[in-house]
Amino acid sequence: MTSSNPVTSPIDPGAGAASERIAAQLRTAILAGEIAPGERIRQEDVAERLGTSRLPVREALRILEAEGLTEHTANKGARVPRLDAAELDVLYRMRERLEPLALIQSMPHLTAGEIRELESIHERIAADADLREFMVLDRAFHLGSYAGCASEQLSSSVTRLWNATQPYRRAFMSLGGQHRRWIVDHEHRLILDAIERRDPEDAERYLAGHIRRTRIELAAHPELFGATAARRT
Amino acid sequence: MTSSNPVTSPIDPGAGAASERIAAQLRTAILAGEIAPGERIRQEDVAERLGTSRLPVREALRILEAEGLTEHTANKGARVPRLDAAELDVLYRMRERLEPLALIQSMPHLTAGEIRELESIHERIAADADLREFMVLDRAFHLGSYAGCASEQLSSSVTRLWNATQPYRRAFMSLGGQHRRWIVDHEHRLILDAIERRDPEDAERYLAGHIRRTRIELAAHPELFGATAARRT
DNA sequence: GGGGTTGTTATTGGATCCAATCACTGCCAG
DNA sequence: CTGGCAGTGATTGGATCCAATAACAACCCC
Repeated sequence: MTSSNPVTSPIDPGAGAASERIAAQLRTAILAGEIAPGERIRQEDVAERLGTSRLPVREALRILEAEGLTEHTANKGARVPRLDAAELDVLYRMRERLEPLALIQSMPHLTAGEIRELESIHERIAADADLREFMVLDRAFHLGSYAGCASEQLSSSVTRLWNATQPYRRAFMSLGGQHRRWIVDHEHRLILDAIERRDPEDAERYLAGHIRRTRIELAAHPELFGATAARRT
Repeated sequence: MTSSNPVTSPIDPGAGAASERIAAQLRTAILAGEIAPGERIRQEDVAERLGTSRLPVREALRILEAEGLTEHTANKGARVPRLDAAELDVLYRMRERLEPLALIQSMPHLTAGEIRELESIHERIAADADLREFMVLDRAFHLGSYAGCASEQLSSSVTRLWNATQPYRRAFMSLGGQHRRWIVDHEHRLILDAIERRDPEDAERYLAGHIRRTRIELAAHPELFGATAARRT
C-alpha cells in the first residue's frame, strides 16, 4: 500500500503511469530470466510485491502480452509462454526475413553517433565474458542497429520477436564455451563493417546469415526444450 | 446493465469472457470501417452502448492494441491509428516478407477440404461486386490460405498486418473500377493453382508479387492519406 | 476399492467510487 | 489584437468490494 504516497516513494522511479512501471518491472524480470517459460504469474503476488492494487497489474500483463512476453487465457491467468522446437524455428525464420528489412530501413538514417555507439557495444561484447551482460549487449547491438527505422510497426514487431525468443537464446548461449561467442563476435563485426560502409546489400546478407546460422544450430539442440523450465503443464 | 444476466441475454453470443466479446465487437466495427483512422474511442461511450462497465472496455482496448487495431497513449485514450504513406509502405514490405513464409509453412498441412473452401471463396469474389463483401472475402482467402500454419506467433503477426492496413486497402479498392478487381482475381487464381499443385516456390513467388504490386500501386496514390478520415489530429 | 460427484477454496473478472491528469474556454495584461 | 494564465469540465487511471469460474479434495455410491 501507499504506492501513491509521495513521501514513501520520493524517488519515483519510472515516473510515468503506474501500469507501465509495473509492465517495465515485469519485462525486466522476464527478459533477465527470473521468470522461466511456463511459469505462472499470479496477479495478487505481483500487486503485493510492488505495493499496488491488482488492477494495474492486469493492465500491465495485457501490455506484456502485446509484446509477446506473456500469454493470457480466460479465467486461468497469465504465464510466460513456453515454446516448442517447431515454434522457435518459425520465430527465427520470421527474424530472418523481418530484421534485414528493419536494417535496410534503418541504415540510411543512422547517425554517426549511433554507429559509434554500436561500435562501443561491439567492443564491450568482446571484452566482457559474463552471460547476463552478453544478453543485454547482444540485444542492444541488434536493436540499436534498427534505431533509424522510422516505422513503429516494424520496430515493435522485431522487438516482439526478440522478446519471445530471449529465454531460448539465453539457454543456447549458456551451452557452449567461448567458441560460440567468437563466432557471434565475428558475424557482428561483418554486419557493423557493412553498416559503416553504408552497404545495405552486404548488411542484409550478413545479418540474414547470422540469424540463419543460429536457427540451424538451435535445431541441433533439442535438449533446450523442457530443460529450460519444467514447472508443470 | 444486466449484461451478466443470463435471462436478458439467453443467446449469449460469443459465449466467452465479456472483455473479449467487447473486443470482438469493436474489432468488427473497425475492420468494417465504421470507425475511421484517427478517430478517438472513448471508454464510456463503448461501455454505455454495450451495457457494461468501463473496465472490460479498457481491457478490450488493450487486446485490440495488441492486434494493431488501436493505439493507446497515457491519459489520452485510444484511437484507431492513422498511417502515413511511409508507414503503409513499410507495412506492405513486411507483408511481402512474412506472408510468403506463412504460406510455405501452411501449404503442407492444408487439407483438401480447406483448399476447396479457398476455391469457393475465390469464386464468390469473382461473382460478387459489393466492396464490403469483397473486403471480407479477400481477407478470408489470404488468411485462409495460412490456416495450416501451426505457429501462433506467425499467424498473429500476419493478422496484425492485415488489421493495420485494412482501412487503406479498402480506400484503395474503392478507387478504381472493375479493372483493379480483375487483376486481383487473376493473381489469386495463380496463387490458388500453385497451392493445388502443392508448389511452394510458385506460391511464394505469386504471393510476393501480388503484395508487391499492390504496394507499388498504393505509392502512386498519395491522396489516400488524409482523405480516408479527417477528424482532427 | 474405484469412479463419479459435490463442496470448498483459491484466483480471476467486473462494477462502482474516488483521484489525477489533460484539454479547453474565458479572462486579463501587454 | 495577441499571447499567456488560471479555472473548469471532461476523461482516463487506480483502489476497493463483490461475483463468477476453475482447480482441488474429500466424500459417497456402486
